[in-house]
Amino acid sequence: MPRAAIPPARGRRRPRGVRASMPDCGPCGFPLTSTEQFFLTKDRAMRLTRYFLPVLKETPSEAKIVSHRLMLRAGMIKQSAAGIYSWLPLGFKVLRKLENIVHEEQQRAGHIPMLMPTLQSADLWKESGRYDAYGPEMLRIRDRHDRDILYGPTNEELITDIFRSYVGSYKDLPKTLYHIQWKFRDEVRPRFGVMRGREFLMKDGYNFDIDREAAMHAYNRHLVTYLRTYERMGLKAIPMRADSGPIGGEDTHEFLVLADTGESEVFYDAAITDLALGDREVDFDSVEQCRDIFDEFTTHYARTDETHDPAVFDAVPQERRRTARGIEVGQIFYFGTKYSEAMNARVQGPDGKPVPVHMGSHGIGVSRLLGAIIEASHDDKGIIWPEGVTPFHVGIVNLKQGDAEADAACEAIYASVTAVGLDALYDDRNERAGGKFARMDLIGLPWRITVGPRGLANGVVELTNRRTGESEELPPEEAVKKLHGIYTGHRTTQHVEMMGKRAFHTYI
RNA sequence: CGGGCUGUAGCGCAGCCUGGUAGCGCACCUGCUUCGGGAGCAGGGGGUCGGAGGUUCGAAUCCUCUCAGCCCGACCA
Repeated sequence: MPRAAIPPARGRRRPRGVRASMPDCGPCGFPLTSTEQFFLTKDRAMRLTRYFLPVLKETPSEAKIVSHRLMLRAGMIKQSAAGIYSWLPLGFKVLRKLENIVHEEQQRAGHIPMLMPTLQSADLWKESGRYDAYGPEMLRIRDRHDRDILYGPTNEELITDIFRSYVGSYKDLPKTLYHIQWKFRDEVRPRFGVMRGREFLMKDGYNFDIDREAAMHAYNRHLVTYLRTYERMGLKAIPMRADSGPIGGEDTHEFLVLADTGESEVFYDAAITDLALGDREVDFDSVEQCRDIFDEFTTHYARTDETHDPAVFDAVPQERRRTARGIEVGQIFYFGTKYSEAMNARVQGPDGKPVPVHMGSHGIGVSRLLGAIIEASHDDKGIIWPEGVTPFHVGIVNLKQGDAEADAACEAIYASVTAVGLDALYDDRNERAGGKFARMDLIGLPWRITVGPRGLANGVVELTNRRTGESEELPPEEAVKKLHGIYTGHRTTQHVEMMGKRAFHTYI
């Protein structure tokens, strides 16, 4: 198998403190986790004869909604217990892609990645008062010493404890810490596959600020990062005023993806769906700019059924009023001093007096996003991945496996696609064309290169768009070039130095 | 947590009422033919019927208990 030759990224700056020998992610320049290194040092492109892609022709009877059905059929997940899933290679690949987008967009805004455990001591939850308040959704476990522990449904207590252990001065603010970790909520009735599992992967972030005004900047900043994140995933997610629920708090917005199978009824002004961030430069340190974007995206009426106000909605011009269903894929909260008071997380202000920090928390349902993306992007043949999240950038279909010319052409295309830094899935099985097409359509790769003796006789292969079904015949090298161009826009993350103007050091 | 339902081969299902040690389609393996949208023929492998107990000469089928999963509702990212 040819090694992936990843061309060196041009014109980017290596972050300070990162040695030349340290592997980085190329386009964005960040040091990589071991998992990310693994993905880059191994071939990410794949031959189907060597892959593990257990697709199903028939739908398992338990799957009721389209994303669940397609994820099972495309061999992405396997249920292990109610609401708990194994992520098979294809599903895992997409999950990692989503995670990476979330990481990039959080770090772009100066938010700091870390990792907290899945299991937590009940003590902290007793301190905040939520051990009793949370109810049976929290999975409670007892260890061999009869100590109460729990599988974390969220991390406010843990992060507040970490913060109060090390931070004592207003000079160390603001800070936003986040992690992407598995959570567990013991839903009475898990359903819809990963859309409402009991175990789920979630990005949750927590901001610590000196006062309400500073915390509101963090709130707005998160809204901007979330908009960017969803946009990169090919989603139109609308921020909607929402209820704060068990997290508690004063301000909160949910982000909803419009889909017929959504769990919430939503009401909005159609003007909001025209809004996009696009290529806009955003200075995340700019209070004004973040607030302007916040205003831009939250001024139009957009609410879930929980906060819907028919009187206000009626003020929207009739022709722009929309009622639809939506899938919640994220939520941001400002909750002030709720946890810092309960858990005594204070810093000294300039006047030497201790004040409780103002906090907010911000979540993105990473695993649930797979379901949401599929709900929003599929047809009767299968999934249609947006370019930004697709598990492989292109599928190569060899129509006549064993034909010397077709085999050689496919190998050459496979190698050159890989050489420009894209992942190809090459269907090199000795199967009939129909079966290969059906499988490619099912797993939803946005582009397909079809190679057969008929086209090769004229020196061309076929490049097909999964979404539109449109095909064009091109010489193989032109097809690869075109693909490279298509994906350039999805691979141009620029490095932004984390918390450029501030540093935080402590010694214990 | 209330109401309804289902567990038989990897997936989809039949058999259960009227007990006699398991069947179909897809998938899988072999061979031949086929080969640009899930091919055809022939041959073949795989399950002891969610689990435990009971009734019976005999249980996938009847009875009891139990586990798991699904659907509707309430709840929820």
